[in-house]
Amino acid sequence: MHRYRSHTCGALRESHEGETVRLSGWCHRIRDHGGVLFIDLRDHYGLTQCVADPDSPAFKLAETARAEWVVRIDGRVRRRPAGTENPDLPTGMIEIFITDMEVLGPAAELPMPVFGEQEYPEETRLTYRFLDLRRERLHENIMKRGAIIDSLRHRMKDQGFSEFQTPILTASSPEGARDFLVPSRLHPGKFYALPQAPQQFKQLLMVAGFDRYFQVAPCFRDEDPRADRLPGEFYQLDVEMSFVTQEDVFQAMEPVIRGTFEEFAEGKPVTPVFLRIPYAEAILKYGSDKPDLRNPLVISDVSEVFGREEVTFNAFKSLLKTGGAVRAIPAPGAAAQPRSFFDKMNDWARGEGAPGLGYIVFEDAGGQLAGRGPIAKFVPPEAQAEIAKISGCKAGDAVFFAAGEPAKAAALAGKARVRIGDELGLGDKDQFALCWITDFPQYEWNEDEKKIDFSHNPFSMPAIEPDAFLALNAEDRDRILSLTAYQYDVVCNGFEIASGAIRNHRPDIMRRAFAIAGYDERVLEEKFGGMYRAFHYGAPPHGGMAAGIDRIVMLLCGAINLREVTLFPMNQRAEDLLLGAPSAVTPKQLRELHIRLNLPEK
RNA sequence: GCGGGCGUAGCUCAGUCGGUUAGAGUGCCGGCCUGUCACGCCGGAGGUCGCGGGUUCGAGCCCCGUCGCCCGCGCCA
Repeated sequence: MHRYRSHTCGALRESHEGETVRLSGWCHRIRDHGGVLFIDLRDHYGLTQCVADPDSPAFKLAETARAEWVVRIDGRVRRRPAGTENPDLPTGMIEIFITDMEVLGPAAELPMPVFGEQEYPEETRLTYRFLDLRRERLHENIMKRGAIIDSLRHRMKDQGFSEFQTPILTASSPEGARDFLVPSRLHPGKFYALPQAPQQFKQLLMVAGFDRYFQVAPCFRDEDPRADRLPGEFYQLDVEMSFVTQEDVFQAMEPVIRGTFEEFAEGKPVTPVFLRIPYAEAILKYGSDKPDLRNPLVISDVSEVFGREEVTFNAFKSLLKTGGAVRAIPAPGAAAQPRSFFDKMNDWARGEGAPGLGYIVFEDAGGQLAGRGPIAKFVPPEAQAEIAKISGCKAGDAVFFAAGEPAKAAALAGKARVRIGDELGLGDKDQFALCWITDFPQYEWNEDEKKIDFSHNPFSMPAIEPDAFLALNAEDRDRILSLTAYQYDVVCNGFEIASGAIRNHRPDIMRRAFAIAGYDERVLEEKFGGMYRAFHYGAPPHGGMAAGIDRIVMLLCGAINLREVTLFPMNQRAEDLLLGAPSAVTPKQLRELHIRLNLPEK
């Protein structure tokens, strides 16, 4: 007999009846009936009911067992008495009659029980993460996470991708998020940085003549967290390929992502062919570059109608004169909603910083549409009909208006779209609605500094003929700001789950691209010298993307928080409450690094 | 850095208009219980109402400050 176990706690069935077995595990739940004692013994694999009564030599000891003690139990497998089987358990037809028991690891009183589904404070859960992780839900999520990563790896390898390992100690990069810094002992005053992503390495791999790279890569960013953004570190499925167009990347990655979702969706529908939505269209129709396509509502632009002479709603008219826009969000069937519904929407919009949220309710008046509501009287019937047509409304529907400077109107309309969809219960939430967002702008106007900035990755290839791009000057501002890049995202249910680009591999275009954003070649050489140099010695056209593994797992686990799918997450202040990071270090450690602390005054 | 919500027993929470000794469930401890699987029944212990100050005859409750947690904004090429 093995020292600890002959079977796991999920293994035994009726076919084992009569066998003498040894199990080890945690006392999940103990039910003491005086003359008969039940211990549900739990391990990674399952749960087995163990029984003792006064006939058992281990009865006295078994009575002292408490929740979460780790024990070894010897006993006989026997069929449960008729009527006491538990069909909810895979082992529910049998039980172990305890003949011997050994306490391997007693447990103190628990700060949080493992049993049950009760909510516990984040702080307690993180401090006692090892207990939290014993709980069924979290245990399942973590195992599912591993299975999803396995699946992603297999799918990538099946397509001829190879996994590479890139450095964790690297150079600080000037653009993007704040780096985590690691002081160099050998080079006093200098620092390594943890990679925000293996971006430059994977591009260098392509220049180095490898192809079809992927990596399940840890990424580090010293930025404040959100519920969908872990503090400090997270994982990406990082991908890069040579001699590819944007279409090739889509063809390679869409099956990987779709296949993985289908495999783990537990029957929920997954978009069969990802919709491809240009960025500008996404902003117009959904008010967001990460639209939740489970919501069927589509925003439309009705600026033209409100600009007409016979339409006299002056609040919108004056906005339009200063370059504003009016966006319409349909609310199907909302005519049946009470007045309070519309008031509530209006209050909500005020909370969002908007002056309000105008609306028109469409009713049927003898075959004609008749609008009612506070602003309907400023909009003549023909204009109302036009708005209904543009926004896809019919009698019984309502339409809300978000007005303002175009970006703000779009953002407000986008939030209203989500809110109306939720309030009216539109769309099937039990699905995974995936799409590509394409044609992101290459540049954007920085109003604070009155200059042109890169909109995304400065290494993305602008979607324009190289010669035409090289001919651009800073004076061609409108032209430059309307340029798109071969830059794309994958979005699922309103979450950005991947982002990528065809890279700019030509030094001449790179120089021009940086020049437009106000950086001369020196900056390029100082900040991205390694890669810039590499591109002078035969760089293949290449592109790729990176998918947020944590977010994908979160979606597939139905979790609303990344901490539900991460083994040892840090709290909102980027502290590891279990191991105590970050921590002070010894004076000796600091001396070796030639670092003296200069702490803020309290 | 800013804004919002929360903070009462180990845990989840209730606590009325500011009024007597701050409650329930669960967990814990003890007793009873031979078929439970959220076992049941009886009893018990357990409280700096986050902390500090203020108003009041009287504060868990009102006011000010502060700390902590969560959510959001800024930030995240």
